[in-house]
This record gives sequence, C-alpha cells and structure tokens, in this order.
Amino acid sequence: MDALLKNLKISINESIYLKDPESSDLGKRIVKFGIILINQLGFENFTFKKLAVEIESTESSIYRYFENKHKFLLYLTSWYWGWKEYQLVFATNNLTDPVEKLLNAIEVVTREVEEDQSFNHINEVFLNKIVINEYSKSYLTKEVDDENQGGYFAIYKRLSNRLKEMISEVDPAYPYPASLASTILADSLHHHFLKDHFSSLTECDDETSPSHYFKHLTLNLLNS
Amino acid sequence: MDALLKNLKISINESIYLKDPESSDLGKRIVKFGIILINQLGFENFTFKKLAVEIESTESSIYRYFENKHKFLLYLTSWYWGWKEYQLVFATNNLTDPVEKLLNAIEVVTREVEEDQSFNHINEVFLNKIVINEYSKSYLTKEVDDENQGGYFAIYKRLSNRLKEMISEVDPAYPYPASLASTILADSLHHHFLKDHFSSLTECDDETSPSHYFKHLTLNLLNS
DNA sequence: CCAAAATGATAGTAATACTATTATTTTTGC
DNA sequence: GCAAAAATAATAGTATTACTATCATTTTGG
Repeated sequence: MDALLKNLKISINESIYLKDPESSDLGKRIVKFGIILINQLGFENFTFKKLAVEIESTESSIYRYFENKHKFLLYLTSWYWGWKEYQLVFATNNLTDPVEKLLNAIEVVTREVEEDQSFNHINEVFLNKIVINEYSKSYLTKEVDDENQGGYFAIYKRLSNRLKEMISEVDPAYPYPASLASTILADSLHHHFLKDHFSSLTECDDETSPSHYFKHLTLNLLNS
Repeated sequence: MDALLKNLKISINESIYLKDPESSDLGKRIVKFGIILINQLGFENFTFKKLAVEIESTESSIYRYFENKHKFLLYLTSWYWGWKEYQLVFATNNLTDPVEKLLNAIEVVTREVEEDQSFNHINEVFLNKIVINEYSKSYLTKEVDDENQGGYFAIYKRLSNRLKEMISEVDPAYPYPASLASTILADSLHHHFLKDHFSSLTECDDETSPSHYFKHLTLNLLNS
C-alpha cells in the first residue's frame, strides 16, 4: 500500500462521536483497544467497562468520547468504509478500461484484509473481521432511519455509489447497478462469514475467495 | 396457499427450546405475542419481562419454554425457514422444466410475505419482517460454531441446499451453486431492508421487487 | 377426585448502561 | 514558571436486564 495512505485522516460524521478520538492519546487508545476487544469478545459481550479496565482508564472517560457502544461501532465501521473508499479510488484512478477498473474495485472491496499496515493505532485485519461479524448490527435497528437521516451511513453509501457508477460504465443497459453494488458489498461480507462458519453454504474457501465469486458473477452478468 | 399447509407442524430442533411451545396454550401465546412484540420493538428492546406483561403471565413461566431471547429468536427463524421449505417443495414438485422450477423456487424464497394466513397463532407477515431485520443477529455471534454443531441452523442449510441443487440442475457447469443459493437467500433479505431504509442503494421498490432482481440475475448468470 | 404437572407470585443477584459529582492531573497561554 | 482551563480519574449511584430460586396456587388427566 502506498505511503500516501499511511497518513490519511478519515473524516467521520461529527455527530457519531462526542469528542474526536483522533485528537488525543486516550482517544486513540480507546479505538485501538476497542477494536481488539470487540474482535475478541464479539460486540454483544463488549462493554465500556471492560474496555476501561483494558486501557487502565475509566468508564466515565470513555463516555466523554462516545455516547454508547452502538455509536462506537458506527465510528469504527465508518472508518473502515472510509479507508476502503480511499483504496478504491487509489486502485482505480487513471484506468481507462471500464472492465479493468471495475474488477480492481471489486477486488478492493471484497478481499480479505490480510496485513495490518501498522502505520497507525488501527489494526485493519481485526477491523475487517469486526465489519464482517458486526456491521449489519449497526443498521438493523429501530433507529436506522433517524441515523441514516443524520448521515451516519454516508461513507458506505458513497462507496456503494462509486461501485454502481463503475458497473454502469461497463454496461449502461444493466438495469440493477445499485442493487448489484449492494450485493457485492454486503454479500461479500456474508461470504467471508460463510467461509469461516458455514462452509457447506459456499464454494469459497482458502483457494477460491469471495472476490473470485463476485468477479465471476459480475463479468457473467454484465454485457461487456 | 393450499389447505395442506394450514395444518403443518414444523419440526424444530428440540434443544432450541426447553418445552415445546406448540404443546400448550401458554406456549402458543408466547410465540404469538413474541412475534408481535419483537416486530414492534426490535430484538434489542424486546425482553421476556415485556412479553410477560403483554400476555399477562410471568417471566418465570416464559423461561420454562425458552432459555433466553436468543434461543427464542432461533426458534422463530427456524419456524420461518421450515415454513419456507414447505412452500418451496410444494411450489416446485411435479415441475419438469428445471428453469421453471428454479424460478418458482426463487419466487418463494425471495418474495415479501403479504398476507397472514391466520390459520394458526403465527403472523407470517410480521415473522417475515423479523427475519429481514433480525435473522443475521441469530448467527453473527461468538457461539455460532457450537450452535451450528448442535444443528440449530439445520433447516436453513437444508433449504439453501435445495436451492443449490436446483441451480445445478439448470446449469451443471456453473461453478458456484452453493454460493449463489446463499446470495439469493441472504441478499434478498438484505434487499428488502434496503428497499425500506436505503432506497438509493437498490433499484428495488414497490414495482420492482427483490424477486425480479434475483430472477434476472440468476437467468443471466446461468447457461440454460 | 387425587396426584402430578403447569403456572403464578415473589424475591433476589450480578451485570449492564448509563449519569452525576468531585478530585486530581495535564496542558496551555501569558 | 504559574495560574487557569481542560482533560482525566475516582467514586457513587440508578434503573434495567437477564437471569435463578423457592414456594404457592391452579389446571389436568387417569
């Protein structure tokens, strides 16, 4: 990954947090160890109390950064999708062939994150696992419409839209570009989960990745 | 729907419940009002205490049927998938044309449930909404491997496998029949959600249903 | 009609998800 | 280098949740 990406600051809707965790050492530790703990315990078993013990701070201090653990999850997943968006733009700019462009984009958004870039406090390998296991819990709530209204899912929607545009560039006549983009984004997460826990429900495994499946699907679906 | 389906008893893994809710009036009321309440409040805000108040019973009585609300969700969603499986078998038997068979199957598993059959205590319209909004929470847990081992997801896997077989009948050379079956099942739920909450992320709406999208996708993907 | 099974009533516990207040430490601007 | 302000820590407290336990009452089936 290019060095440029090592210094990026992903801008996240300010109403997701109370105080920017990037603005202090404590904030960064909350994010760093929050990722480690959620990955370890699962979102249901994760609490601010446990995180406070882990970072040798207090619940009240964490509450100064995030209203609750739901908002914390929104913060982490927004960061992830912002990071993916950078990678997608980086991996596709200057490419002229629409098919090559789209395939690169699909590769970026569907591949498993295998190496922590360790340029910052965020472990992207763990964060990728969190997104696979927990992302849907961030929007499958009774508050989704309010939160969507508040722009909490803006980055994901922007990313999905970029993918949709690339699909339409390859085949302007394809009638479901937005749906296909959503399928690629959401169902690739699901396929990573299936691969690890319900192997009979997918052909994906160590050799055949979800990326293969979704590239094959897309190429065979679009007229190019 | 045929009258046959009105008397079916869907058999659910016995370790999901402590006492079969079909075996008593109280059990049926737990299921009936549980569905209504979860649909109303969302799974996170649903508690056995609230359900007890609703049915004018007590928490302790509910706990005699289900260990906890997670198991209760597993019970409801297992019932749903068992019900879908009956419908799928019913809608596809005696059909000889593999394409027609597959299209019927996709219709059954992806369509929105629009009418409560009111033959029993279960409101299938609400249950369908619960599956859309909550199903993934039943397996996105740290306990998924144990519970899968225990057969808690057997019905869903069997249904997915039936769909896979039908896909392979249409195109034996298609390399990802299990993955495609999983995509159709899981991503159609997701598309129903998108339609209602993130309309910019899908072409599906009141006229164009997720069923249309997935039938079009399947037909254009398989060589038939 | 009697025994057993089912349900209800009541109480209690540890953990969760916070809020509030005050004390201490760290930072910063002059 | 110091005082004020900002950040963090310490402590306490509350309502709710997710149960478990015990005993009383009601229902039911042979």
